[in-house]
Amino acid sequence: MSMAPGSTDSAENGGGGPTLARAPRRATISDVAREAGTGKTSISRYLNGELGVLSPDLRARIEAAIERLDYRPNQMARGLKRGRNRLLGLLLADLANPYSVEVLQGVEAACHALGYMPLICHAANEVEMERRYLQLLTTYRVEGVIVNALGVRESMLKPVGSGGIPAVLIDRTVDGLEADVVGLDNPAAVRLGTEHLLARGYDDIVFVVQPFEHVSSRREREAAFRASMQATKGAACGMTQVLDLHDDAAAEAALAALDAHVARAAARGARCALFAANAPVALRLALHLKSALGAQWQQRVALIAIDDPEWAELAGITTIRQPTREIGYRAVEFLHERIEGAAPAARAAAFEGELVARASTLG
Amino acid sequence: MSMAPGSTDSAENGGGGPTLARAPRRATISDVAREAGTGKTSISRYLNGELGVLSPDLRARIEAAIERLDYRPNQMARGLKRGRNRLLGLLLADLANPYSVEVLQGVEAACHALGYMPLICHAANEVEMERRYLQLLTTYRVEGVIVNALGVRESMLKPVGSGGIPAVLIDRTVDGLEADVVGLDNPAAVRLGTEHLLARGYDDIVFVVQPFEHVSSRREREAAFRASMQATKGAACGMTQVLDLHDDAAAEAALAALDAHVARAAARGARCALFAANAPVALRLALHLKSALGAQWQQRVALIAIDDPEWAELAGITTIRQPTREIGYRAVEFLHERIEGAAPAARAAAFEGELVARASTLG
DNA sequence: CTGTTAGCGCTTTCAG
DNA sequence: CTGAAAGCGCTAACAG
Repeated sequence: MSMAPGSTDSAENGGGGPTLARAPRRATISDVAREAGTGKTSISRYLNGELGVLSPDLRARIEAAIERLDYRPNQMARGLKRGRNRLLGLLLADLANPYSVEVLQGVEAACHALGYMPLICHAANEVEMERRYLQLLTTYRVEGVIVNALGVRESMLKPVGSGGIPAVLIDRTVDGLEADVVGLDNPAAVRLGTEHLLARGYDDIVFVVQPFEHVSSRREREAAFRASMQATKGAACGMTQVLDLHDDAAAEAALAALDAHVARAAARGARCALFAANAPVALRLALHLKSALGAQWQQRVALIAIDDPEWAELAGITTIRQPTREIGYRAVEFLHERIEGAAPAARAAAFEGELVARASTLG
Repeated sequence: MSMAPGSTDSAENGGGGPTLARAPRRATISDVAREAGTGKTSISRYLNGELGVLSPDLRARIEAAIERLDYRPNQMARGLKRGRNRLLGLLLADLANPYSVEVLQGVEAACHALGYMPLICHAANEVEMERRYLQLLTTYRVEGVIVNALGVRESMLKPVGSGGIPAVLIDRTVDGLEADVVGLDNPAAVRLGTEHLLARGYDDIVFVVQPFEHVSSRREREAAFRASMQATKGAACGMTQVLDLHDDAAAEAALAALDAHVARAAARGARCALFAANAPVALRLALHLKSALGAQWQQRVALIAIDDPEWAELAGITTIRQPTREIGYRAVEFLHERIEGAAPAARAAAFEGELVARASTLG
């Protein structure tokens, strides 16, 4: 019988049963080598799939030893030696946003396919967290990062090609940073929504968006909205309302303004619709409308939103669904290519959104 | 001027600007030592906060060198040497469930406070994924794992005290595994909901829960429901309906049975309420009721659920909110204690739920 | 086909 | 106060 790795002459496990046994150091490659009566090189070869080069006998002994010792190669040591640890950093601005979770699923799928382990970091909407995590990822020597930026500055990530960690951006670009980006085709998506509303006879549309700050997608969507409205021949009226979800006072004021606008429109006999730039905004709007107009708010004002959260169907609001899984998947593919050394110029992948029409805008 | 770490005589960076520079190997502790004109020991001491032991001069030189080289200690190497890498594994059954995301936030907060880095793994409801991730975590030598189990078998995790990685379970226990558990006080929470319903005059309550499988919390809640109803003096009628969210055919059948039950109750003049064992079940129920009974479903049948997802307020359903952040936080604390060596018997932390009464059960 | 020998980047005795 | 040296667990030449 073989002895447990660290038990040369130890007094551990004093009694009999598996009671308070101090964690018996995990087996190392040397333990396995000894157990199999060979050198570590062969073990290493076995682990790395260089099987053709091992005699069947040796190979069998190694297998048995590994089995007996319940050996698991130490990735850290491996990474240290090889210079690559198969770790990818995934920095998410806000996991409470279903969008992030869905993207994450795509990222995970791709990581499995490509043999990476995603190190998921959640900035919880705090720029400071984001900065710390980015440092931490550096410290763990991840081979690349996928960033759904909150407030990352160009200085925290080196541009593609120069020194820094390979990075790809999701949904949002970073001012002055040249890097791969993957996300929604914002202009097309917004146009899709706007045209749907116009076609359904809504002639007074308010685009509601969070403060732009450094979030490029917000700005892009708003710009696309104005462009769409401008392109319209008709007399439809469009305006933008900023809604700060993280500042209650400001939010209340914005919502009040919105209420007033809706009331005026109604008085004028116009058909009013609210276009939320993303799911969190849509939720806030829906909650407010419900409390302001009662359970029947749906009949008073139409609501459409980019993103398609699970409750959209329940509330019956129209949405523009993003192919979130694919976005995450593609991001990893891009990153993988860079890690593998291909160093093309920064690319951008813009996916099409899909309109999911529901009661809210079909009334 | 100091040279970049790996550029002894290299031809890299051929031209001038920061153009296509091949990633210039990150600085190592030796680079810093050389740059500061000292040995690596002192650098190590500096990094580990043993400042009192360094002369102000040396200390300043080290600081400068680190700054110049933009040096970041390699956690992997550190971990290898020290035997601990400050990594905690967090294995989540389903991130699409808001519950998980909230728990995650508590875990993150605690990790920061205690100096850990959470390695988040998402099993996406697949037992096989769960198994693979558990192996992977082992391989990365995480110091402990927090598991929101899906189908982990006792064999995958060694009981507290014997050999294996320290583990704490969230929400669900694992058959035959002796380990710390933290979660909701299920009996109390269910009683809270049941009593609320009874007090509001509902006399026909159906408890809807996913197939028990190996998920202890489902079983516990269902048992608590029956116990609560039994304890009732009145003639209220209670029954349980299993709803398999991952099997459409079975789900349809279950929902049809539910419809029939509700109709019979209505005919009998009874006041009927549905008690969802968790948020995913509640969502499915709400969606179904809406499509079966129309937008006014709320007036036909009451809905209450354990968990308090963001859309609950919107749908106006009553919920029993779990202190999710605290659950996550406490899990890390438990784990930390074990990692630090304290080896008390397995503990359990059961948090109280809070009833959030909304229109659905106040009608 | 197999084993020996150097390290990867860092911490930690153990001597100055 | 400071540094030299010996590894942590693993891989990768380089010899047999």
